[in-house]
Amino acid sequence: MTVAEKTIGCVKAATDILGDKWTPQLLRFFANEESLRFCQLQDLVGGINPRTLSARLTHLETAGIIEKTTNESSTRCDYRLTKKGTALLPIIRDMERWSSHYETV
Amino acid sequence: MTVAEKTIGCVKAATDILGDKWTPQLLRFFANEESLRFCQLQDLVGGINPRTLSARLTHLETAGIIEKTTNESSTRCDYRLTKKGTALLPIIRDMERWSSHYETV
DNA sequence: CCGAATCCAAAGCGATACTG
DNA sequence: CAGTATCGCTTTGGATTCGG
Repeated sequence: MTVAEKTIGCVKAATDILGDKWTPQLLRFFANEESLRFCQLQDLVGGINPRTLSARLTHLETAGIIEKTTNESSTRCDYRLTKKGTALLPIIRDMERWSSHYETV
Repeated sequence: MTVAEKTIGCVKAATDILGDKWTPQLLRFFANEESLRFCQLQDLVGGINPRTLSARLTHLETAGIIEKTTNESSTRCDYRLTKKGTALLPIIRDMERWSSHYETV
């Protein structure tokens, strides 16, 4: 495996997450709220359908970016960022900075 | 437009670029070589078909991330990063760092 | 050498309805 | 509340061929 190929694989791990539609937005909401539930995310994002939201959360949980806490005494469950997920926030902010600086929106 | 929606749009501008397959790799090669031709990129990436490579280059050029220089005296043309494109490299490197730190590859 | 044109398979995503 | 099931459209990207 060449250095270039190894580099490629590393980029891919991040873009696999950040390249998905809705995912950067979802992570931003966790930055503010710390703990969120399914329907809260649904309301915050506005327009995402449950099928897609479920897929995103599963993906993020599998990747170790968020963790799910099911409350025994109710049907509620909370999602919150892991350390790995929190470490992703500065990158998202840099992407925003880059966009707002160069993009003429 | 809410603050959240504006934020979303800003992230989108960056993920529209970095979320595309092959694109982060392509940009990394420009970081090393400064100026590259179509067939060079084809060889470096290895496995990308001309249709897709062409689409990526067009997208990047339209977004102002690379610029194309057609040499009059031949059929060759060079692609190189703009300042906007160069400003994207640190973000890609951060993504690599994040991946290699948290990912158990 | 640098692509554009065509064709096709696979994946992504939304709308809606339904379940524990 | 927290999802899953089904369906079908739209987009993406690969294979291949051809032209300037």
